[in-house]
Amino acid sequence: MTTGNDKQVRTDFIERMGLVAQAENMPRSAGRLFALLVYDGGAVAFGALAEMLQISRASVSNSVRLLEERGLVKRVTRPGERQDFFEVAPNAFAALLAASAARVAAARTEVAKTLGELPDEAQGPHERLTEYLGFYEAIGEGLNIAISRFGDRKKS
Amino acid sequence: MTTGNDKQVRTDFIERMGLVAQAENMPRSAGRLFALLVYDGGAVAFGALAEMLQISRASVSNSVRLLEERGLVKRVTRPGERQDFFEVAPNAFAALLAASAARVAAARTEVAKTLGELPDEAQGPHERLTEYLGFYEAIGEGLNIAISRFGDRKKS
DNA sequence: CATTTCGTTCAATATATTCTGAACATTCTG
DNA sequence: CAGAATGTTCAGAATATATTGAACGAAATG
Repeated sequence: MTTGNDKQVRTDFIERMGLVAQAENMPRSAGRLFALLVYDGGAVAFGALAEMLQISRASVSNSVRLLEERGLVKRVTRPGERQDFFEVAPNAFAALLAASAARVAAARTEVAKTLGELPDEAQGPHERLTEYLGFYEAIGEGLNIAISRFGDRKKS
Repeated sequence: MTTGNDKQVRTDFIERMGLVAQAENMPRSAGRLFALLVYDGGAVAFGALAEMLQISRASVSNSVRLLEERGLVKRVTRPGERQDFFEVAPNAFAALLAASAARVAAARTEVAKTLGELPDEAQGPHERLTEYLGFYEAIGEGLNIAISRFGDRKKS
């Protein structure tokens, strides 16, 4: 589909992904930044990010720190270049999956903790919390399967 | 573990789940309300929810509406009783999984939409967005597996 | 039928989050 | 070494979200 205005497609993608990120508990500008890196590929300079996304350099600094912490973005430098450059981390999507799995595991642990503290006579709560635990186990297993399948997909 | 203060265990569980809900893009009080229903089992009166959770009735109204919309809670009435009662929906955990899957599908659609709009010469972006799409497909499949497995678990 | 109970809605408040500009330390440049 | 460029931090502004009290309509009560 060669409509000509490919810049618009890029901008739309970046904005959409900003909203998706927001729906997944991540600041919108971090999502936009990540989307930009995915779309453009390669390493983008710190200053260029601020300019293209029209956000302050402070915001770039915070966003890239967040994305680095989550293993989604990698900071690289170049000989002769003073600025920091950023690119999508090699295993970014796997990291995204791993982060989801970790959140589920944390929730699972909370339920398990309560189950352990439950007095013996609380049969009803015990039964219901066990089902709750099963829910988190199911979702955790599903994510693990997704992780392995995604790994396979890349190789093929 | 019969420590005696089982009320404390219940309160802790409710508060913990409030935080878990918050981490999953749901208002804290909705999470607490749901946790209370899971823990106690059976149907709880509107007024009792406000009192036990120490929140306003307006907040109960908003929370139960949200939880009803997501299929997590069911409103029931009782002959002779004027208040509404609320209980965990029969398939609440399945609904929770379905909601996750729907969110993933929505994100997937956004990426797919961009892929469709991409100009032919944009080979690089096409390649990278395809990988992105694969990520959402993997997570979607994982959730579907979780859904079917969770169904199985209940039957056994 | 006046009064109470019940649940919802709405505007305002409270709270949490995100973003920014300014100040800063560090490193490079000429 | 003076000045510019770079990235970070922090306090405050801007924004978004959640919670509340008050007003309201509907339904039951006595």
